[in-house]
Parts: sequence; structure tokens; C-alpha cells
Amino acid sequence: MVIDPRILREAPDRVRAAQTRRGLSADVVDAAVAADERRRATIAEFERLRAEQKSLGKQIPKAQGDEKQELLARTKTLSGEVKAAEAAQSEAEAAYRDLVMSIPNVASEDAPAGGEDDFVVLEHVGEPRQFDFEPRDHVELGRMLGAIDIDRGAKVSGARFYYLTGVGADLELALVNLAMEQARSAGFTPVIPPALVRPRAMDGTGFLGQAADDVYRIEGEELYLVGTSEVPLAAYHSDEILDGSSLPRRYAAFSPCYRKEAGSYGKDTTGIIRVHWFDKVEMFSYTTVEESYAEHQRLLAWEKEFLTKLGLAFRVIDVAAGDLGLSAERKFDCEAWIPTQGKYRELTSTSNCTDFQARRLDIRGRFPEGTRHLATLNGTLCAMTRTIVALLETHQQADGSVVVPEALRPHLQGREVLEPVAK
RNA sequence: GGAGGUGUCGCCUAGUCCGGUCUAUGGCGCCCGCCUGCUAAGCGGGUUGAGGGCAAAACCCUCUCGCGGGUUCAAAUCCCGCCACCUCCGCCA
Repeated sequence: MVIDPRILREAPDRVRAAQTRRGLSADVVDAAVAADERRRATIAEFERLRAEQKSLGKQIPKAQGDEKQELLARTKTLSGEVKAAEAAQSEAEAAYRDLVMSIPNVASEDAPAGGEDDFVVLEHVGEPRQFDFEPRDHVELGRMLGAIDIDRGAKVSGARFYYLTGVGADLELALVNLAMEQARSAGFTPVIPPALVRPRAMDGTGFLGQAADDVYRIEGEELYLVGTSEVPLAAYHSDEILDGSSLPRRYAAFSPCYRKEAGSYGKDTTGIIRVHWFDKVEMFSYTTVEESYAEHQRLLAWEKEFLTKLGLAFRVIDVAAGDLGLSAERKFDCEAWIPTQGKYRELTSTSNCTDFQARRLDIRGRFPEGTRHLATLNGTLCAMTRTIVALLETHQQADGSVVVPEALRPHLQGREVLEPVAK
């Protein structure tokens, strides 16, 4: 239901190895294999009884007198047995499901083994800027430009909230437009999706497992606030069979993202690096599993293109197996250089979820050979807050003004420099 | 929020009152073949999806009439809950 049951049955060693490379126990694999056997046994038993019930049931309307009474007596007891067998089957099915749903996607053999710190740097793009003055951080620049109002964000909504005002708001709109423009010309369909979704969409994309702590739930409703538009975009085609010739299908969504940031106390406590809400333009592709690896590279290339247009220095990392999350088989992050932190911080992330989410959401393609689950991939094109942080800090000048990268100017009324506002 | 209605295998549709003969009707579209100077028309056949048995195929079986329960020997059909859509009223950007 989550990983391919066939792989589990026929190549459990592959799954065990992948678990190990994620730093997880492989015991669940053996438990799932056993549960699968039990499941199939109960199915066979139920189907045997049910077939008998059906064939007897057909004779009843034709039978008369004693013969009919006898048939009714037999089917009555059979009815109970069928019910019991059905209950046993759904129980075994549920047990199997629970186990198999808890197994993460089989990590790519190319993904580095290990945890969060075991990533591999694939490349560096651009040089971190050298300053001949003391650079200001984005909080101060945001205040000087009248672009980011953190104090009032906290007053109104609490910690990790902010207002974008003036050129800050302009900047977000410009980034959205630039991102959408690029996506559109790459063949993406622009989408503005719902940010509140039902449990199915959340669970189907793998966000209700260990990640559930980070998700906002609506009190008294069966609705969740999405942490990324990957959720409504993946669920968009749930329970559908897409024409194979229509692939790849590419969507670019603009939506807010909500994250509780549970367990991140003390991390990034100032500024807008880590916030409970931000807006994002997200790329999403549906394609075949075979094509997904090349599509993943394309998503990465589009992310790099966008960051390059903004004049940011960044590196690309190959995220380690243990840090892939539930759904991804491989993940690349682009991390931009943040001058006042002296380090690279994640700005974008692209994941190949192969057919993991498609199995949970039942998204299939129709091909000449039959129907198959598709692959889903997602990639950040522009996460507003962190991009604004990198932009302001990277392109600042000694007087607190900020040079606008050329690509952004057409979307900022032609402005070349953002000037501090008089206080 | 209130009242009423609808949901059938791609689309449309018969069947639901009165449970068994539904192994779900017919049309459109699509696929294969026949026929035909070409095309169209006509003729014949096929066309939901999932799961189990199997190394696989053939084949057999089970499930699938919005979803989930219940009643019954037996449910598309009767009962309950949920979901979606439509109409009207109220409210509202």
C-alpha cells in the first residue's frame, strides 16, 4: 500500500537493506512479510466460503418444500461462517496495512547512507560574497527597508510570525511572478490549491506519520493545514487513472505553508528563517517510475536556474537516506549562502517519491500494457521567506540599501535598488 | 446554518417503489476484425477497476452500482451513518 507489495514479497532483502541505510530497524519487514502471508490465507478462506454461499443461494429460489428448508438451514450456518471469515480477512488486511504503511519508501541506492549530517555535497554554484563592510542581517535590513515587521507579527500572531510590508510585500509578489513565469514556460500548469485538506491527502503524502507533530489540525474538523502544496498537488489526481500519453503532468502551485516547528525550540529564534507560515511556489510532476529519475534531475535544474537568476551563491546536497522522510527515495537540497550566518541554509528541496505516494493515493496511469501506479515528484521553486533573507543579505550595500537582481526588476516596477525608508 | 433532490463499469442511461431470473440494459466514444475505389455508412466482436490461486500464461474464483456499516439464506434494490454535487432559503468576500 505504500511500498510495492511485490517488492516486499519477492525482494524483502532490498527493503531490509534500505531500512538499514536509513538507520532504521529491519524487523518491520519480516513482520510485514508474515502479515502478508496471513492476509492471503484469510482471503483464500473467505473466498472459498463465499463462493459456496453464492452457489447455494442460487438454488434457493428454485427449490421447493423440504429441499428448500434444508438449503435454508445450510446457508444460514454458512452465512455466519462467511461473516466470520470476512471479519478475519479485514483484520488481517488491516494488520498488514498498518505494518506496510509504516515502512518508508525504499531509499535509492545512490542516496548516501546515514542521518542528517551524512549528506554529500554535489556542487557549488556561485561564490559567497566577500564584504568590505560589516553586513547587516535580514532582520535589520528588513527593518531599515520597512520590508519585514517581526515585532508586530509577534504582537498579533506570536513568535515565528511576521508581516511583509512595503517593498517586502512587493518582493514576495515579484518572486511569485518570476517563479510562475519560469514554471509556465517550462510547461507547468499554474495552480492555486486549497491549503486545508482532509486526512486522506495528508496521510497519502506521508505527513501523518512521525511528521504529524509538525502539522496544524483544525479544532473540531477533519481538516489539516498543509505544510507544503505538495499535499494538495499530490492528492489532486488521487483515485484517478491518467492517460499515459498525457505524462509528464507538471503543476506549479502558489500556496501558504503552515508548520508547527515542534521540537525546533531554540533554533533560528530570530528573523524569518524558520516561521510557522510562509508562502511558496512549488513544482510537482506526475510521470512514470522509469522516467522519474530524469524528471528529478530536471526539477533540480529548474531550482538551480531560479537561484542563479537571483544571483545567490548556493550548493547542492544529496540528502542522506536517514533524512529523506517517509515518502522520498532520493532528495536534493539547494542551500544558499547566508552571509551573516556564515553558512549554507536550505532554500529549496526536491524529492522523488517514486510510486510511494501514488500507491497511498491510488494514482495510476493507463498504458498499452495496462495500468500502473505513477511516480510523483516535488521541488521548491521559491520559498518566499528564506529567499528574501538570502536576497537581502547577499545584495545589501553599506548604507542598508539592496540591489535588485536584474531578473526581478521587471516584476518590481523596474526598481534597481531598494532604499531604506526614513524613520 | 435550514429544506428538498441526486450519485449505476470513460460519458449518457435502464434497473431501485415490489430483494433472487443483474453474470447490471441500451446509446455514444474507443479498440480489433469483416465489408467497401478512398472516406463515411453497415456488419461482428471487445471495452470498470482491484485482489486471490499460478514461476508465468491460459483459466478459475472473490470483491467493486459514491463511501462505510446493518437487516437477510440472498442487497444496485430495504435500513442507518458519512461524503460529494444540484435546487431553494438565510448569511457572506
